[in-house]
Amino acid sequence: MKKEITIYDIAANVGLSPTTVSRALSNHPRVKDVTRNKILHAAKDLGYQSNIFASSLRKRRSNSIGVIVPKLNSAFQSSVLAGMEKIATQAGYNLIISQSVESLDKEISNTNIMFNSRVDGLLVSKAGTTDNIEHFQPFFQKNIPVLFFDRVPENNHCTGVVINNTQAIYDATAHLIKQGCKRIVHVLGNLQINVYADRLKGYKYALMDHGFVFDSANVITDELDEDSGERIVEKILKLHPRPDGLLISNDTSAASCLMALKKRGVKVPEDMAIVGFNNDLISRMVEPNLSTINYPSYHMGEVAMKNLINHLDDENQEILQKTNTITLRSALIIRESSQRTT
Amino acid sequence: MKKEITIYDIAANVGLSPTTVSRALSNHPRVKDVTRNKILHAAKDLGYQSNIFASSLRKRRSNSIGVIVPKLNSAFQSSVLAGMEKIATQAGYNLIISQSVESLDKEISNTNIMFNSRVDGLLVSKAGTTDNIEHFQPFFQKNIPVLFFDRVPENNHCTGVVINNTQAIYDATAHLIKQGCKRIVHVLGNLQINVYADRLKGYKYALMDHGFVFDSANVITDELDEDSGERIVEKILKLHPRPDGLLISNDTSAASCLMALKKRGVKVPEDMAIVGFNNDLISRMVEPNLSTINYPSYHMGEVAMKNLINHLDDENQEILQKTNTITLRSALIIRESSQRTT
DNA sequence: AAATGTATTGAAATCGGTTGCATACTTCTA
DNA sequence: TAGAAGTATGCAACCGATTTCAATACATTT
Repeated sequence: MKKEITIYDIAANVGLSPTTVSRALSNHPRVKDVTRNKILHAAKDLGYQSNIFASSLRKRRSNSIGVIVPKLNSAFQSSVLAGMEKIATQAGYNLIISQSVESLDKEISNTNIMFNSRVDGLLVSKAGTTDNIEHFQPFFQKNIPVLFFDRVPENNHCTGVVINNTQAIYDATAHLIKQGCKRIVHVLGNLQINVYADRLKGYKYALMDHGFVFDSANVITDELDEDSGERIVEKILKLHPRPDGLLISNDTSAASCLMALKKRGVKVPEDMAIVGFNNDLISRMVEPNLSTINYPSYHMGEVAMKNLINHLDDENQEILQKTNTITLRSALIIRESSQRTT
Repeated sequence: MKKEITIYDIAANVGLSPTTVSRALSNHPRVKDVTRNKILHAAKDLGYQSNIFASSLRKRRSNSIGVIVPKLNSAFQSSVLAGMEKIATQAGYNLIISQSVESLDKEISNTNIMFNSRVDGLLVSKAGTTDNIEHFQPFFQKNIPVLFFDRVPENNHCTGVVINNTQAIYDATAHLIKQGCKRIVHVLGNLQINVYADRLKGYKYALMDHGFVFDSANVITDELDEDSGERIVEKILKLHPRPDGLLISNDTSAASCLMALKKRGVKVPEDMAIVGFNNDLISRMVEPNLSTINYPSYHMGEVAMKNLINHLDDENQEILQKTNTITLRSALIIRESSQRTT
């Protein structure tokens, strides 16, 4: 293996000590400009590459940030990641990314790996089955910031970046009611996840505020995947009276339901008005276009990363610790799938 | 800051030398079982966490693998990444991910960061504007394996994992011809990218083999994004005679075209047969369903990562160096959008 | 019993950058 | 011009795990 160029080589080359070289390279103010330039020049000439292991070992920080998402192959998550990557790279941080595949065990294992990798901060969107945050304890103890996004734990001593899920579904429900829907079914995912629990609340509140009675038969829990439409529609069409409004917690599933409904000759929005969630590409491509909730995913990635990094840079760690929740603006987008000319 | 537990603490605790502790922890065979157990037990008791920086510094390897993709927020790329993550985590490697946002400058900068981060291997899908691979030179020189996937450089001394793009489009073209299409338009992205250049070849060969004459007016280059449909359809409908077959290099754009065509009253597949590319979710959700090429993205991620890691583990570095290309199976999926009852 | 071989363990150097403290050298003030 | 105050640089000790080279302990062979 070829020998690496070190600061010692540079030092020897310019006739100075490694100390000064180190200072010059990290822009320490107490180095004469002439000296600094000479060193930088020599470094370039020799093809010097700083060894981040030595640096991290000594400085006890890695300059990298860990991200744990439930699934990498999701339109929502990949958009969040894109936002995070942009900010992290700008600030000179590396991104170490892993997925929990919705499994608590994997999440724990990933968390340990991140801890072991000495990430300077951790961004997490919880796995569906995660009902405690024990495994982040090492981070808390060592005072390494952990910031949750989208799927945050109930626990109130962690900072989270979220949207107002309750409000979003409240608005969507109110909208369907205004469109004349008499029986609205709400389809959502695992209620252990705050996102869905909050949405259920919004649904209930909206019903209540508009004089509707909540009926648990109108709430369906599902995987919300590509194939969910058949299952969901099957259930819905068995209900009497037949529902005429459908509030589905993600666009993929909403699109799938739309297909299943059309296949059975149920007209959308006339017989059944639909509202999805996320404003994924697909919501704009199916027919009729899906009404949905715009979820600022890319922006969420940016905001989460920015906050984490600010917190690392400022020594003022209290800022984040005292912030409990950052809520981003989301909005109902009304398209054809829920617009009835009643 | 709290003191970290090191192997020295363990050594003191059990009355042995750090050397033996190190060996015990890394499963070195030359440690008595009793000793090893005693050490492992003490390590657990003390809450020992290995310091990867010290380890990496000494071992001169990082146990992490870099991935550079053009865009993180793409259905295709995120699926590839999911496959990579699975394999990497299994093998105990960390994933450092960054995006080039289709810019050569950013790709160069990312490559340098990866090199500086001392990744053990690099997986790259080229940015659109990348026309040389100069910036990977440091990797080649240091003999760090670089493996390309999907978008590979023309240069033939790099290993790449790809599908047979030429064959895929050849088949799609032949299929459209069989469906009775007389004028087939091919829409693709930046021809600097091998993926599109190869597809164009497949298109040409198929035309030739079926007695059609190639006409460059039938080739349209576009961004292939969500809004591309309007632009593309606008162009197509100006052609005389009007084309009756459309071969679009990605499903998002194909779906967008489909919408634009329907808006203008052009019937699919009767007036215009369409074939997309990738078999994204969206191809199954639009109406009519899009015929497309199944692209094994997740699998590609797995294969690329597996090959890279095998190469790192075996000291037999020649395997990868001698492999030039790994081609995965792709296949035409015929759905409604191209099935004509002619 | 001596010699040879093998299984375990340790001392100390090493990876390369950072940093507290000390020192040399300027510049400024009285 | 002496002494204070400030600036620029260097020494040497880290950070924590790995590894080479040797040393010991123990078992086996002759």
